[in-house]
Amino acid sequence: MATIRDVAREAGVSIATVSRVFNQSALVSRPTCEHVRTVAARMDYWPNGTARSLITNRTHALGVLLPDLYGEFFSEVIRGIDLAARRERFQVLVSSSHADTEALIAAVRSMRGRIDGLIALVPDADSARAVRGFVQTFPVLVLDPGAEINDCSTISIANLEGARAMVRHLLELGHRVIATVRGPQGNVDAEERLRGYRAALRERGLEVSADLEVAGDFTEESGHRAAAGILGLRPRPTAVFAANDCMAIGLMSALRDAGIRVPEDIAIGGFDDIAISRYLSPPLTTVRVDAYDLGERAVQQLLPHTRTKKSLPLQHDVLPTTLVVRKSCGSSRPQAAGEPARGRRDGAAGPAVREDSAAPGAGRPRR
Amino acid sequence: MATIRDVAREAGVSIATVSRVFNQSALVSRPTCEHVRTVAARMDYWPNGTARSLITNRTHALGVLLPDLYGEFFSEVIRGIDLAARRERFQVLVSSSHADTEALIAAVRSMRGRIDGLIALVPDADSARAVRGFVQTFPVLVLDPGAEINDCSTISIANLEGARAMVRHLLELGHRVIATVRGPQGNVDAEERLRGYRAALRERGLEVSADLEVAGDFTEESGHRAAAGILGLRPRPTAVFAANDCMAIGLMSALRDAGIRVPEDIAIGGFDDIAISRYLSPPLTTVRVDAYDLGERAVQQLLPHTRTKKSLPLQHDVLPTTLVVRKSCGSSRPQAAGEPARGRRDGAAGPAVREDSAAPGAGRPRR
DNA sequence: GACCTCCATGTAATCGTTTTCATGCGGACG
DNA sequence: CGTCCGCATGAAAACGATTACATGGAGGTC
Repeated sequence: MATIRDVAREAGVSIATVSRVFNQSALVSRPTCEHVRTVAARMDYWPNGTARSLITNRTHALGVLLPDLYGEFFSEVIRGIDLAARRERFQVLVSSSHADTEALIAAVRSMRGRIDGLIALVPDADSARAVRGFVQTFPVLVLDPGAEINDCSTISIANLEGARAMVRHLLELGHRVIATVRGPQGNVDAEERLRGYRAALRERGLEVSADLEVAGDFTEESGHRAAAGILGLRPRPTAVFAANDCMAIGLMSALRDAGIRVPEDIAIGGFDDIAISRYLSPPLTTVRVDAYDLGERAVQQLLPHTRTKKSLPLQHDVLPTTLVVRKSCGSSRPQAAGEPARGRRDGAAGPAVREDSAAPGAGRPRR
Repeated sequence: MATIRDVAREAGVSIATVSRVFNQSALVSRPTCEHVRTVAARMDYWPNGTARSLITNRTHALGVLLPDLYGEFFSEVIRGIDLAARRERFQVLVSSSHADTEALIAAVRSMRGRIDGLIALVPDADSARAVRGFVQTFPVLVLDPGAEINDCSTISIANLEGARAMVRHLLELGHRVIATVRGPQGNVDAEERLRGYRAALRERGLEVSADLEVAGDFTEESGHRAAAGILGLRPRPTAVFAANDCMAIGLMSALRDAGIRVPEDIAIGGFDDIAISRYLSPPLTTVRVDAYDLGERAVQQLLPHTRTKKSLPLQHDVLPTTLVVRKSCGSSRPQAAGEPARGRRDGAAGPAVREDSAAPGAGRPRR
């Protein structure tokens, strides 16, 4: 592996000159520049990134902390991050699946000195607290923090608003016994969605009952398992809000096996709007979360501050969610004129989107 | 940010001693060791990874090159890589979505000096050739190479064998007009699967016809679009082999809209066995590719050679694929006694798995 | 008591860059 | 012709660690 010294010797110049050539410095004459470039190319030389970072104190890399890489949501977030980072010539160091807070801290610590900034997606409060310990070290951006975080910038997801919009939609369709399949205990998305579910019931004067809140853990399998519990309830729910699409899929599969029709016998709503939701039978009514956008935004917000290595100016953004009406909740009357206003009242949940076909071209944008 | 020098001064020892403490050297006395550790902890000191790599010439990082992060397949591969790497305390530098070979080379080049080895998933032959230029720089492992590659180690996917097994299955069910939805042009998985499709037809003496090979690009949307073309064929196919599950999903959705029943009117087979395939209606008969395993194996094979920075001993492995029979191709007679032997004749495609329910617990293992 | 050994620790070279400051040279200007 | 300026280049000091080698003191052996 050729070093800068080898190139300098071979080209008959000093290492400073070679360095300048590779750093687009204006202070090197045309002929010298070209000569050095030729020699470097011949020797297959490229500046060593490690040495470069050591002296410049900039790594041109971003750390990304994820709870897991499983499922479409995280995979889309990281795709958004990767593409946005590449656009700015930044590299991405990922680290996922930390068994506990201890492991998570170890992961961040080992990134120290190798990254200029950190994007952390930490779906439980303990981990969020742990990550904040690094705000002095480099800029940190926390995505989807559960609790209020005041000492670093965040981008949250409008989970509560989205869930509330979904349940309001079910209420409008006339449902009065609405169950939910919960996400994992301690997961902040799951808890916010549950709160949204309850809020929608309460504002209609309906009672919130623990019986109607069936356990789940965001996997298809847990959705499948939840079916039995739901079918055993008396009175039997006429609608179910699954806290994510995967569980809705598992649930629908189990209901089909039990001979129960969706939406005729029971309405199903999901959350996330993963790519295949529109292609299910029936196409799933769900709440769209633009995971790609979340990742992209995170990079755009973090990157400008990586030069300074200071923490970001405090800023708390919210990623809106959108109700996407397809067929799994049955047909509703066409939207009344007054409804867009109600949609706006949802705040960050944004207006509802009505999608009646899975026609090509009508899909989620794929970037 | 405290450096080794700060700690040394504060603890009243030399930097060498501090270094030794953090490198588990046996050559430091118990009291000194503990004292240094205490001081370091108080100052929140941790060795700078960059400086460390520079002198040791080891980065403890693995590069991963992906065509894209879109979809479940890649996301599972990288999950396998990430977990296996973390187990060995390695970090993972990802880089995906390179517009062209030029961009890909730039990406690898910028990784040079920051990684101890590279795992490349390059689904077209040009890129594969480009990556091989780096074999002298660090160990390289190419996953799923299209063409024969002789100058670096590879792990291929038994695409051809899997596709052949699927089409053989359809033939055994009595189908004689079998269409396929192809993957993207130039994609090596797509091409191998097409070859497998053709091979199965030919070995039964059936003619291969371009009309039966409908265009697609691995997205749900293209599967949806393909429906029109397939329904227009005369004689109309009684079975379709979609080159991946996403397209099978789009296709099934379009067929349902057209009032065509699966599998009664038309049988559908997929490829990949993504998580939701078992929960579709009907559950999708497909070919399982264990993407997680692919990533894990890659790390296990590459890691032992990262110390030397030499290229790996040449080795060409094959990741087997498995036919998973569910319901989308209709019921077949129970497997005859002789069939396992036939299954074995498939070589790397492995034996068929019959799955009749989407019962919880019967799922793909989630690790 | 002299000598050797061994162990804990320190000194200093090194990794491959960037960057500050110094240098030398040619031309413009007075 | 002397002075000064500006520009291309070089020398050398960082950056923060690891590690080969030097050192010095304690303890054992003859």
